[in-house]
Amino acid sequence: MKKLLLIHTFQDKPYLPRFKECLGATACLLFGETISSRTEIIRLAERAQTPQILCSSPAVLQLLLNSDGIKRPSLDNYAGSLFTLHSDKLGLIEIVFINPLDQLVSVSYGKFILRRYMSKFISPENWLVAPEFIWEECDETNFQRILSSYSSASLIALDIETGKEPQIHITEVGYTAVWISGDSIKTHSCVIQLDSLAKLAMIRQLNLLPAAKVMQNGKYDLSYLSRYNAVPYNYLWDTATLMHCWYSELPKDLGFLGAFFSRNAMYWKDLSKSGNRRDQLLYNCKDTYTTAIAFLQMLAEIPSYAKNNYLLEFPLLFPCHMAEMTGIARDMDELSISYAEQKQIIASEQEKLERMIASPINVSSPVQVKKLLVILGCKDIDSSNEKDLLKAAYRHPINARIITCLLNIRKARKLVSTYLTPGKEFTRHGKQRILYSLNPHGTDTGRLASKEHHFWCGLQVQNIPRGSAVKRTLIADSGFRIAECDLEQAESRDTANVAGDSALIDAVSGERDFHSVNASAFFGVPYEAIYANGKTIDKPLRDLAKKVNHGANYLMGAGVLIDTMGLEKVFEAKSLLKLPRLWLPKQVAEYLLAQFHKTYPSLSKVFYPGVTSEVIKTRLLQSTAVHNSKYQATTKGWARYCFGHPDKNKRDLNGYVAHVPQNLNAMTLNKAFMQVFYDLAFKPEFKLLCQIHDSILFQFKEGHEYLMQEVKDRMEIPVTITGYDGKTRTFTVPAAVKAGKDRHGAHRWSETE
DNA sequence: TGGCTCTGCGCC
DNA sequence: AAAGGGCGCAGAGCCA
Repeated sequence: MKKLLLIHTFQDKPYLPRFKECLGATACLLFGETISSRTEIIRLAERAQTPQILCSSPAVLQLLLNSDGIKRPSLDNYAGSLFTLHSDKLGLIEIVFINPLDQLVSVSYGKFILRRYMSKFISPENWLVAPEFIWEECDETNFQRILSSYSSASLIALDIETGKEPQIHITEVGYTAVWISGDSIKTHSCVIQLDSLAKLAMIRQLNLLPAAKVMQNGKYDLSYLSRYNAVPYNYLWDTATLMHCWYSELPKDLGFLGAFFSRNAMYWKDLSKSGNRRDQLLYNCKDTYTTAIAFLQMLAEIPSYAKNNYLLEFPLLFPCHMAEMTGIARDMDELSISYAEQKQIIASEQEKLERMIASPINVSSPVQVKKLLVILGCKDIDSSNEKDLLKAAYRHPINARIITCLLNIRKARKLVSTYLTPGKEFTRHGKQRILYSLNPHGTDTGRLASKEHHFWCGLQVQNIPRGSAVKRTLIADSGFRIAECDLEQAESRDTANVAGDSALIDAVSGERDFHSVNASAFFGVPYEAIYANGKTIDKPLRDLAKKVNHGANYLMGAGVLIDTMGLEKVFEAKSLLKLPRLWLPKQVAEYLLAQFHKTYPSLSKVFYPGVTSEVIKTRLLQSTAVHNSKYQATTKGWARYCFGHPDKNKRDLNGYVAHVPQNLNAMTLNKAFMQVFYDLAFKPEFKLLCQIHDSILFQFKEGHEYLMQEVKDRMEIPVTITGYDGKTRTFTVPAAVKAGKDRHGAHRWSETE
C-alpha cells in the first residue's frame, strides 16, 4: 500500500478530515510541528518510512529555497512544485507542495487540485515522463544548426519577453522544439536575445518554420510580433485557451499549468527577479519548455467536450487580434474639455461638501465616509458604497444633500481617474488611439473579457460609461462613421427559450413592450394603462417590473431587491399595488419576486432544478444550441465543467443558472463576430472595433451605409435549442444598428447611443 | 517603496 | 443568517 507523509501547519488542523477524504486507499502520516532544517525533513521521512512527502508549510518551502536567495516565496506559486532531497536510507526523497488546506473548503475546486497533486505520488504512471530540459542561447554561431534541426520538429512552443523602456519592445524570443516519434519525445530549447537586425532575421525564420506553433496566451505575443513583421506561421495551439476550454473555472496562468500538467514541475518565475542576464534567458526558455510540456500532457488527457470547445473558441483569437490592433481614435481636444469639466465638478462639489460638513474629507476613503455616516446618525450602516449611502440619504433631507454631493464627486472622480486621464493613448504618427484587449479565455461563461492593451496602454473597452463624457472623446477615423449593432433583449430571450417557459417566450418575443407586459402580468394592471401607441404611460410601474425582472433573473433574494430598488421605491410599490399597509419592506419584496415566478413558473419549477441536476449528474453544463451560421468548425454547443455544488450552495446555483443564458448569448455573438470578421472586416471600407457582450462596434466608410445592414444580417443568427423542458425550438434574437452622424455631424461613439 | 488585499464602481 | 450573474481598474490602507 502506498504511504505518504503530510507536513502541514497549525492552521491546517481543522481541515485534516477533509484532507483524508482525498486520500482514498493511500495511507498518510501527519506532521504538524515546526521544522527548522532540511536534515529534519529527511529524518522525518526516514522515520515515516516513505520517500514521498506532501507539504503545505510555507516555512518548509522557505527552507528548501533559501539557498537560491528567494525571499518570501508564496506557497500559492509553489503549490504543485516537486522538490527533491537525498536520504542515505531512502534514496531520493520527493516533496510536493500543496495549497493551504483551508482551500479544501473555501475553493470549489480545492479537493480536485489536491487529488491532482497527490496523484504525482499515487499514480505516477499517468504522468508523461518529461523529456530532458536542454537549452542554449541562439546567435550567429549556432543559428544554422538550430534552424535546420527545428525544421523537422513536430511542434514548436514560443514565447516573447518584452521591455517597456524607452519604448515597448521585444527583449527575447524563446523556443522549445518538440520531436515526437513513436513513444519517444525529445525537446530542445533556445532563446534569441533581440539586440540586432540579424537576430530579428533569425526570429523571422524560426517563426516561419512549418511546425505547428503553441503559445500561452499567444495573442500577447502576436501583438508584438506583428509590429516586427515576424508573425509565427501555423499557430494552432494555445495552452491558456485549451485550459479554458477544459476547466474554465480553474486558473490558466503558465505557473499553474506547469504545476498541473508536469509531474516534476518546479515554479521558475522567481528566477526573473534576479536581474542576472543568464537567468533571464533561462527563464524565457523555461516558459516555452513548460508551455510545450503542458501542451503534450493536455493532448494525452483532454476529453472530447474540451476539444469541441476549442473548435468554438480558438478561431476567435483572430478577430480579437485584429480588433485589438485597430483601436479607436481619440479626440485629444475633446478629451481636455471633458477632463476639465469633470475636474470642475469635483472642485465645486468638494467645496460645497466641505462647507456643509465643516471638515475636509476624502470621499474615496471608506474609513472617512463611514465616520461621516456616524455623524449623520447612521452608525448602523457599515458600508460606504452608493447603495448604502442612499439608505442614509433617505433618512433625512440634510443627509440627502450631503450624500448627493459626495456621490457627485465620486462619479466625477471615477470618470477622471479611469477614463479621462490623458496618457492612456497609443501614439503613432502624431495620432492618438485607445487600444484594448479582448480575451476569449477571460470568463467562465464564454463571454469575451476586456483589459487594457498588451502595449501597456489603453482601456478596458467593455465598461466605458454610457453618458457622453467619455464616449464623445472616442471618434471615427477620418472619412468613417462609427456604428454599434446590438442584440435586443438577448439574455431575456435566451432565458425564455433555454428554460422553455412559454409565457416568457411570448412576453419577450411578442410585438408588445416586454417590461410593460411584465408590469401588467406582475401587478394585474391592464397593458394599455402602462404602454400604448409606442409610448410608456405608467413609467413607475414599468420601471418596477424591469427591476423585478432583472433581480429575479439572477435569483436575487428579497433583501437584495430592497437594496437595489431603494426603500423609497419599495414603499411606492406597496401603495401602488395597494398591499397591506402594515407589510414590511421585506414582505413587499417577497411579494414582487413571487409575482415574477407565478407569471413565469417554468423558471423555478423546470429550469433551476434542471440546471442543478445536470451539474450534479454530469458535472457539465452542455449547451444544446445549434446555430445556423457560417465558418463553424463544430456545430456542437459549449460545455462548462462545474466544480461547484448548486444543490448545497446558493452562490454556485446562482452562477450556474446565470451561465446558461449568458453562455448562449455569448456563443451567438461570437459566431456573429466570426461572420463579420470573415465577410466584412477585410474590406478597406470597414473596421472591426470590438464586441461588448451583446453588441459589435465597428466603423464604415461614408457612402457605405449598406454595411450597417450587412452587420445586422450577420448578427441575426437562428438558434435551435432543446430547452430544459425537453422541447426543441428555433428562435432568432433581432439586432438593431445605430450609426454616428454623417459628415455634417460629429463622428463620435457617443452618437451611437 | 513595492506588493498585496479590500472597497467601490464602470459596463452588459 | 443570508446569500444578484459575468468582468477589470483605481484608490485606500496595510505590511514588510
